[in-house]
Amino acid sequence: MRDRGKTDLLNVVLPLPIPRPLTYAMEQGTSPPSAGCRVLVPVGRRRMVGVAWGRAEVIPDDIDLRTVIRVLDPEPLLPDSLMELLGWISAYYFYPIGKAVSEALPPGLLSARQKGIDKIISRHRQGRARSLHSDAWETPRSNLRLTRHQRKACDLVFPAIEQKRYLPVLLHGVTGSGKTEVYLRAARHCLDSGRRALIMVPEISMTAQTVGRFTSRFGSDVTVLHSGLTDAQRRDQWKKIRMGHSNCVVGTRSAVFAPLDNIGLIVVDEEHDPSYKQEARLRYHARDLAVVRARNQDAVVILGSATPSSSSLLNARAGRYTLLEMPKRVADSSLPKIEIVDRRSHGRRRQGKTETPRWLSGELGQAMNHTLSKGEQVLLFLNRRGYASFTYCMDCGHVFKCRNCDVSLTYHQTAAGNSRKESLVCHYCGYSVPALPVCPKCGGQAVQARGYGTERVASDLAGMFPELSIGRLDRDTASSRARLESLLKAFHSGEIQILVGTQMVSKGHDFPGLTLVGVLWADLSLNMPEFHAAERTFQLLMQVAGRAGRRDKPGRVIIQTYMPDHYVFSYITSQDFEGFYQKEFSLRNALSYPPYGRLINLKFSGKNKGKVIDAAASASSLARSLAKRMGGGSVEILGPAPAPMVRLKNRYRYQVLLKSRDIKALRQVCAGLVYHDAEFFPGSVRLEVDVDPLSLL
DNA sequence: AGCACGCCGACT
DNA sequence: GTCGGCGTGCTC
Repeated sequence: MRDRGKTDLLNVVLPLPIPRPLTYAMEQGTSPPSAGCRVLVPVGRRRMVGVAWGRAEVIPDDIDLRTVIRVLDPEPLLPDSLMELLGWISAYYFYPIGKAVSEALPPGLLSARQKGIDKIISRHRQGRARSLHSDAWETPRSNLRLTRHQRKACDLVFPAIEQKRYLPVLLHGVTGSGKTEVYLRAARHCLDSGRRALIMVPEISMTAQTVGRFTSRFGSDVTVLHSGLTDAQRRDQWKKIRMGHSNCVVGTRSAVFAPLDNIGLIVVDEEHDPSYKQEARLRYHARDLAVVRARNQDAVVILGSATPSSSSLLNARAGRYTLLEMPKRVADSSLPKIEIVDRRSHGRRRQGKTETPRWLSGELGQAMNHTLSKGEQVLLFLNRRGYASFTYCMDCGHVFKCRNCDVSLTYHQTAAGNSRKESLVCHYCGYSVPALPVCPKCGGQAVQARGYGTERVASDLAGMFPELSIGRLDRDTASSRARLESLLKAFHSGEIQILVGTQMVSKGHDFPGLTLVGVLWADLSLNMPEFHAAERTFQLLMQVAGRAGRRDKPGRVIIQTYMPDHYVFSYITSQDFEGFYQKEFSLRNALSYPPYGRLINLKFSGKNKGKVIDAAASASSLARSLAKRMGGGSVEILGPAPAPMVRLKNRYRYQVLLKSRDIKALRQVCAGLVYHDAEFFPGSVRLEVDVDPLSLL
């Protein structure tokens, strides 16, 4: 029997930027809900929906204990596995637990609007968990013969799933080696073993084929979480998964928060892809979280890639992951020929008016003519959108810059939609103004647009090849899924002869008629402010090269650069994966960069420049004294330094980078700063912590 | 995140 | 005099 005089205490996590749960009393005589149930509680002058996080033993000092108004879920909305993951995330990423919870849940589930809550509860009550095997016998099974390597992968993974063993696998498989079939078999085996599967892909629209194979093989047992869902649909899908009506989830990085319990398998396809890293708010890496979740759940996690990330590769070499190699089948091993074109002018003056545009070398131009004359297709890769990357006045020198950011505006001829509007657009905040031929400063008419992007290239191509059909694939043209798919289809069928695009063209899709790939300006990714810029470039180049010449036709890849002596190119031309990573590892090791050392980037921002600088400066001096005390000098503090783009969205940005090979010391220094932030800088300056940053922008 | 409190500028 | 700008601080 319950002690009548006593009230139970409940810790409640609220979607607020505070580090800990708040403690509430239960109404006398009512028992506290299970952890994971939502509760309605008073907070200050308002009511909020929070998540019960467990019972509290003691009442914190100096507070007026308040009482839970209502318990909103009869059963936990969040499964244990997700609660455990969120707790880990909060500690690892130095992120308030309540904000982490609201990042993980679909929008609306923590809204205090009465109506929304009732609706969810009533639906929730109707649900009844179904057997995992419900659909298993109705869905088609594949009869394809497996290759030796696929068989080996299955033989490794299947027993681990059955025995509920944590098994991290790095599946290094060249494009076309049949990784997806391994994922499918593993998922089938997982479901048949009565456990559930989570499949992660970098972008749904770019991996339509992979996703399609899952939906066709698993039927109604699969739930696809894609970006096109409305909030209501997202909640429905979430509920469907939570209620056990779907046992296989396919989705992008946020799918790592799928409310699955009893997970037996997690697949991270294209594990090296940077879109797994969220670069706002909670800066998590979904691939890393997948591994953590698999470890917590004693599950198998397969990280698949043709160009694995250096961190996964090192984990495999250190024995923390099992490495499985899947070389391409000998039958269609027609490696493309890769050539580098030096774009430096070596002091030579550009000839006056020429026929060839700036972005095109003679070598690539000739190769294009040759390829097109044979009726084959050309893909051009340029990692920059727009028509021209900056615009200035030749009379007074005025450069057109964003009013909110410290960047020049990009000139676009065709803004969103089909309209022929000319505009100047900020690629960082979206600010846009109509492009006028008059300088706003001096009134002169000598406004010039310089620097090229995909839009300019497509426009030049249309002039050069009036008889051909040119396609452009970038964020501006692939605004909707339908437009993207019709573009890809048109290129696949040969309706389009030349396709020019950004990174988007490097992913997925096999184009049978494509035999020439041109990389117009490889330096763009090579010169990013990232410690892994070379690795990223290598991966991108390998991927675009993989688009050229499959089947029976030999392919050719031409890479234009101003840095032909950079080591990445010598390994790319020989397609020497091993050699490149060996070189890359030795450089990273020498500088204590990841994956040998670890980084934490402290990003300070605010509207008042002076206050931001002061905050960053006092943080770095505090960090230095903490580092002396804790790491014995093993933690390096770099900065404060202005961020590569000092002002974005009207906020000044300065950063302090912490680097160390000693993770524990590194985290201690960071904790010392984060947990005492209020003591050394004002609230108008915001501190964002980026643990394991990829980009230092 | 809200929401209130409080401390300085331009108004009926 | 006070209306309101937003910088600052708190929420069990």
